[in-house]
Amino acid sequence: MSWVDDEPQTESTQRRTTRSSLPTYVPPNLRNSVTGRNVFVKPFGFTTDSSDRFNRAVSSRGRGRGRDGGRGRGRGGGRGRGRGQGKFWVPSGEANYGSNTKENTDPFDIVEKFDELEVFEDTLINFDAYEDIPVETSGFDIPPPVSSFAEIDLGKALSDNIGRCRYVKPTPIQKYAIPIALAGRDLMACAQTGSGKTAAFCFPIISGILRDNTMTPVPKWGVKVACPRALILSPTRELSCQIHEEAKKFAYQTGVKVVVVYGGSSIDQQLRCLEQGVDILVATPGRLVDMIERARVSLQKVKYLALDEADRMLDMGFERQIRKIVEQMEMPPPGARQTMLFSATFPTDIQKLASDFLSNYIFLTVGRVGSSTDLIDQRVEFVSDMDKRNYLKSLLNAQWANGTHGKALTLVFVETKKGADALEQWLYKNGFSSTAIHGDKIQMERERALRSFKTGVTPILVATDVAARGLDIPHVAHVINFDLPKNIDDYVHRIGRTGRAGKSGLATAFFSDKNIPLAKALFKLMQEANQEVPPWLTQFAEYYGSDDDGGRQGNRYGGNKFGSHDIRNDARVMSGNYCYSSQYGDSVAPANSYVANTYVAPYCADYAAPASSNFSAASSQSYGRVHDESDFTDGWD
DNA sequence: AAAAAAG
Repeated sequence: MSWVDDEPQTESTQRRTTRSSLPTYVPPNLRNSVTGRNVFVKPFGFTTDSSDRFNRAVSSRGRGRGRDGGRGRGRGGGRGRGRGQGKFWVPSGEANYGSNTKENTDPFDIVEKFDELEVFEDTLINFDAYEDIPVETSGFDIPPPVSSFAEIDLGKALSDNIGRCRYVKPTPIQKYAIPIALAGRDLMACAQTGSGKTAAFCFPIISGILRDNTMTPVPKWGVKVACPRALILSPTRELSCQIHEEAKKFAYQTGVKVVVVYGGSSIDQQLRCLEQGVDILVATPGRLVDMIERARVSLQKVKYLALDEADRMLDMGFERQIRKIVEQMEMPPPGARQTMLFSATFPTDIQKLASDFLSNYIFLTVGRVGSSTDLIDQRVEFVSDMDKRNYLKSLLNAQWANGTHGKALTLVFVETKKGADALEQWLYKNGFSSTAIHGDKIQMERERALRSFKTGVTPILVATDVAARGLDIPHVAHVINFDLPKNIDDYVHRIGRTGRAGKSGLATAFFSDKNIPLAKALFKLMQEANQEVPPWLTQFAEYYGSDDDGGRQGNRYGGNKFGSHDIRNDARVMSGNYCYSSQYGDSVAPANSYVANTYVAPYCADYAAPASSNFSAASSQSYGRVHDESDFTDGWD
């Protein structure tokens, strides 16, 4: 039974069956306007009528007209502007900030556009999979968690959207992070991907912007500098796009404008989007710096800063860029802004760097149970580099023979961009329908590869680490680490591409002699996850493993039931009365908080047997309900 | 030594 079946009959569930009650999408140029058939545009720049934005959805529902009525009658108002950024319709410039009196006389056009949006159809999370997860917080005056969205005053507009997304109750990270963020506190949050992180920082940001009585800064003719009130940074273009899509759903009909900018695609188009006004800017670092240096974006109005995949953002290659943005470009200092860092892993050295950006922050870590790791069956095989291709071939053939090739997607990680291309070619020659994604491809190719993988056109995707983090691709049944990463954190992120949203997944690693430095960390991780560890790996771990370095550079190992722990607790530099730690217990955390999901897995011979249960059946251990496959699509982390 | 992110 699908969990939707016993979902309480809320307004949102009824809406699914009663099409006519679908709310109407109001494009930005019509927001804050009176509802109904005779839609008119209020002049931009007015500052009245903003006090109740927080508690009133900008609604124009109730027309109850058929959805097809407007076909073929579009005014062409969009004229393709801004379309490259996604499905959302971006209005033409003159309607937006021209004479301010222009009427949109054809609301049907809007209905038509709404059809294209499918805004709320694809945001589903298995909330029951997130029960009973151990959570740890530390810091001063920690706001208590909530157990339902109803307890939090997010405002009507946002609450409506939460309902539309069919978010029945908050995930653990949301239960804790949202009250903390609403209290205006800085936050360092550690949670697995797929646990609702995006919503956890988007809700407070949107709510905060709505509470702020001042209207969105008005774009005027000739004024080309955008002043977002919130900035969300992420390490890859695709991830930024995903956060953007997600944030738009939450900001729907609130009047809060979300814009994304990233490299590899037309900067002019993105600048035009910014000219329409922006409250929340989602960005990758490079393009953002570019725009700031061109004086098209200013960070001086930023009140909220969120870093997704924060550990990557503060990693070697990124740190300088991030520091530049956060410390040298008009950004209000810590304390004057609210800073939220999110990641699945938070190594010690990264926490030290991050504390520069934070002010009296609260550390929050959510255990791995129920998030995803316990749903992933991890296997590791010793394969020499020479044999990897043939090994992969037989693996894929076994999968094929097992009849699991249908919707089941296989994600193959390799070390290098060249390696990705080479392996894709080889797979193609061997009759496998595959595609590749890496940073040397042009953006269009990257997006096309991702799309053709997502849709199952090419059910095998060969990827570099560009696809390792944050990307939520539904139906990834198997992650193969053709080349293992150097760092165990990267391994955690990579296998997190499967086993998402309450489904089980399979992760196979090809371990060669080059990976011996990773042996100990991998061993520990698999042991914690109650995975079957092959004897040879145990041996490697014993003979070659050093004590402090668990495959992480420096002192990065936070090996407990949580992804990491607050370094302030072991720093001992805090004054005596500074009591950080406090444990919450919805449930008692078991000594080993991974749930067993183990198969003895000598390769191929019995490959098909466990695979059948892995590829199609969802593990229901420790969870109440299990989703239908169709229940899940693109939710973001 | 590699990947990502600016062009």
